[in-house]
Amino acid sequence: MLAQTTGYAIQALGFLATQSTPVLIRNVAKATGIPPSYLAKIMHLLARKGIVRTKRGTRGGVQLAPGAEKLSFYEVAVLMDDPVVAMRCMLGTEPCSPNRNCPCHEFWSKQRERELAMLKRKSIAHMARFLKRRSK
Amino acid sequence: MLAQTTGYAIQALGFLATQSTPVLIRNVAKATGIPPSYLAKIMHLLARKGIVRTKRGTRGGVQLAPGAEKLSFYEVAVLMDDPVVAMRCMLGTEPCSPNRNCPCHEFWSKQRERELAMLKRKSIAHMARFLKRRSK
DNA sequence: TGACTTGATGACCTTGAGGTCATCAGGAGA
DNA sequence: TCTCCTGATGACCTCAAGGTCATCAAGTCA
Repeated sequence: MLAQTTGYAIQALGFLATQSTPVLIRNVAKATGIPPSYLAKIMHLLARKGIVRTKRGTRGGVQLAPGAEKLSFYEVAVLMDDPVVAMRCMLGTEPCSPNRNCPCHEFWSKQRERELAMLKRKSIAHMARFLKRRSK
Repeated sequence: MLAQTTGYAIQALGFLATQSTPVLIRNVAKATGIPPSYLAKIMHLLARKGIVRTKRGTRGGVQLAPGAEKLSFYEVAVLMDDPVVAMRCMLGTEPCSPNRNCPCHEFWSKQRERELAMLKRKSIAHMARFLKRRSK
């Protein structure tokens, strides 16, 4: 499970990838259903990381930075400091280890591997294609 | 991922399943590394659900209710109101649906299925055997 | 230049999980 | 009965995630 904030970021970036001109944050919010003020915060963060370009004033908005559509969900999660990136055990917050282990350890390792692989496989471009198909 | 509290419950129940006489909550806490005051709360909750029996006063303690070692991790999670039981989407807190969907939906459904199957397969008795093996 | 539009920024709020603590109440035994 | 041991109970604390809001600052354009 990704943090909700990471999910928001991926959705917003995916939407921006379907647009070729700057879009107002409030319009991104409308299109995705993300709370506008909160989205503004997320966009600002992504701007500082160089993922989006922002422009203030009339005819301003946010736009995907060139090449950013190649970013994987995993890379976005890392940028957002998503806890999904950290190694944890199924029965708690600490990671399993040879000395502190749990009966689900083996299963959970495989499960996590699959999840991370998927996050690395999917990109903003995938998200954009998905949104385009859906809007048809 | 189970909530930490559910993990605590499973560990504590597993430990109790290795014992044949009542154990003081503080000793369960010592054996499992769970914060004693918090464990007292969890034990109280499990007692109200009929999973453990408690006894106050000298030579008191908590003890697994007969048959409780057959409980699956899943059933414990349900008793603890663990959010793992709820259907959610990978990109947020709402569930995916035919109209509100996401590009990870198919993957995530399978992933969740595997997780729930595992939680239903493993029982307190498994946990107990695991703890016994480890303490050797 | 001045008005307007829009993102930037930081203070603050809300909620739930996890956790502590003081106090109450029931059971055992001298 | 009195005392001590132990779980029961509820008030409270802490922290992080998610979210709101007021205000500031940078662009655009008449």
